[in-house]
Amino acid sequence: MAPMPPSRPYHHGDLRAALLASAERTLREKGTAALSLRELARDTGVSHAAPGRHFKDKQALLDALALSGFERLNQALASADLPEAALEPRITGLARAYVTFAVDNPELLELMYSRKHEPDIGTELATAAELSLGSFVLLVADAQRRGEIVQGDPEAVTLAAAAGVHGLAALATNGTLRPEAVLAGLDQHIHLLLYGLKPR
Amino acid sequence: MAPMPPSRPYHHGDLRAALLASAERTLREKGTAALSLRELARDTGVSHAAPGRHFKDKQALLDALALSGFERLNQALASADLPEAALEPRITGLARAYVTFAVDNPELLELMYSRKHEPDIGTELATAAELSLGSFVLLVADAQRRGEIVQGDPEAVTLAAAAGVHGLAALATNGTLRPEAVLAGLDQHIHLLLYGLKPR
DNA sequence: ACAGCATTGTTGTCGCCGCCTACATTGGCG
DNA sequence: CGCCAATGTAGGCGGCGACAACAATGCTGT
Repeated sequence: MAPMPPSRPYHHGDLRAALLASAERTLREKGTAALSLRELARDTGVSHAAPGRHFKDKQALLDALALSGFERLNQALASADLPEAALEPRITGLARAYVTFAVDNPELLELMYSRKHEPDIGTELATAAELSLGSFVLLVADAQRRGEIVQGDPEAVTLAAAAGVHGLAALATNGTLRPEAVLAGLDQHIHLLLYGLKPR
Repeated sequence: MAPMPPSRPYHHGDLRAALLASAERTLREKGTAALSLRELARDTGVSHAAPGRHFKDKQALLDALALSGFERLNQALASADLPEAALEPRITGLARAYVTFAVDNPELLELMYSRKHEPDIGTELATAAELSLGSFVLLVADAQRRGEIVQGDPEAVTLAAAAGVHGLAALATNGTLRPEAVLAGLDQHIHLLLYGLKPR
C-alpha cells in the first residue's frame, strides 16, 4: 500500500494562530494548569516540537494569550464607554463590561494579571494593562472637569474606582462570590462607590 | 568500611510540618510554579516519595499552605481590629493589615484565592476565607448600629468595603501598582471609600 | 516481653512534560 | 533556478507527579 498522502501540507499555514486558538480553548475548558505544549501540538496535529518555532517557551505562549486578552478587554471597555453619559450610568457601564469580561474569561483574567511574564513582552503587556485603566482615567478626568466628581489627585480617585471594580471582578472570578450575585448587585455597588459609605 | 550510621533516624519526627515550612519558604523565594514535591523532599533530606505519606498529591500540599495562610491572615486582621475606635480609623487599620499581609505574602495570597482546591478541604478553606470577611462584617454591623455608616443591605455595604480593599491588595500584589505607593495612599483611599467620589 | 499491625520512609518505575539538537521539507528571493 | 531562511519532524535528556512493592519503626494488647 502506498502511504496516504498527507491531507495537511507540510507547512501548516498559520500554526501560531491555531496554537493560540487551541490554547485559549483549553484554557477556558480545563484551566491554565492543564495547558501543555505537547498536548496543544497533538490537538493541532503537529509534532511536539513545532510550537517551539512560534513560542520560545511555554511562558511566551502564556504571554501572548495574556496580551490578546488585554486587547479584547480594552476593546470591550472602549465599546462600553459612553463619554456623553452622566457619571453614574457611565461608570456603571464600564464596570459591567469589566466584570462581565472577568466572569466570561476567569482563567484568562488570572493569566493576564499573573505577575510572571518575560521582561521584554512585559513592557508590551504593561502598556496594554495601562490602556485598560485608561477608560477609567478618562472617565475621572471628564467627571472632574464637569464637577461631577470630587476634586483632588486624579490618580487616587481613579484608583479608588478601579480597585473597587477589579476587586469585585476578582472575588467573582475566584469563587468567593457568585458571579450572578456580583452582576446583580453591580448598580448598587457603584452607587455606594459614588456616594460613599458614610450617610449623607 | 562500615557504613556511616544514619545521622537522622529513619523516621523524621514531624515531616509534615517540615515540608510545609520548606514549601512556604520556596513559595516566598521562587514562586508557586517552582514548587516541586521532589525538590521539597530533597531539601528536607527525605526520599522523593516521602511527601506522599503526608499529602495525597501536590494539590493537597497547596491546600494546606493556603489554609495556614488564611489562619495567619485572620489572626492579623483580628489583632488589627479596634472595635472601640471610630469608623474611619478602624476600617483603615483593617485595610492596612490586609494589604500589608498581601504585600508580604504575594504568592501565598494568590494561592489562597486560587480557585483550584480539592472539594473536601474546599469547605474548610471556604470557612477560613469567610472568617477573613468576618472582620469587615462585624465592622459594618457595628457601624450601622452606631449610625456611622449608610443603612441598607449590610452584605452590599460589606462587599463594597471588602472589594475595594481586596482589589487594592490584588493590584499591589500583581505588579500593577507599587506596593509602597498603595500603602502610602491607603488613608486617602479609605477616605474616598467612606465619603464617596461624588462631591459633598 | 513481644507479636502483630499500622505508620512512615525508601526504591523503582511509568508516562508526561518542557526544552534542546539534528535533520527534513518548503517557500521565497536574488 | 539555486540557495537560504523559515517551518515542521524525530529523537533524546532530565525532571516531574503518581503509584506499587518493600523496609524500618513505633504502638498496642495481651
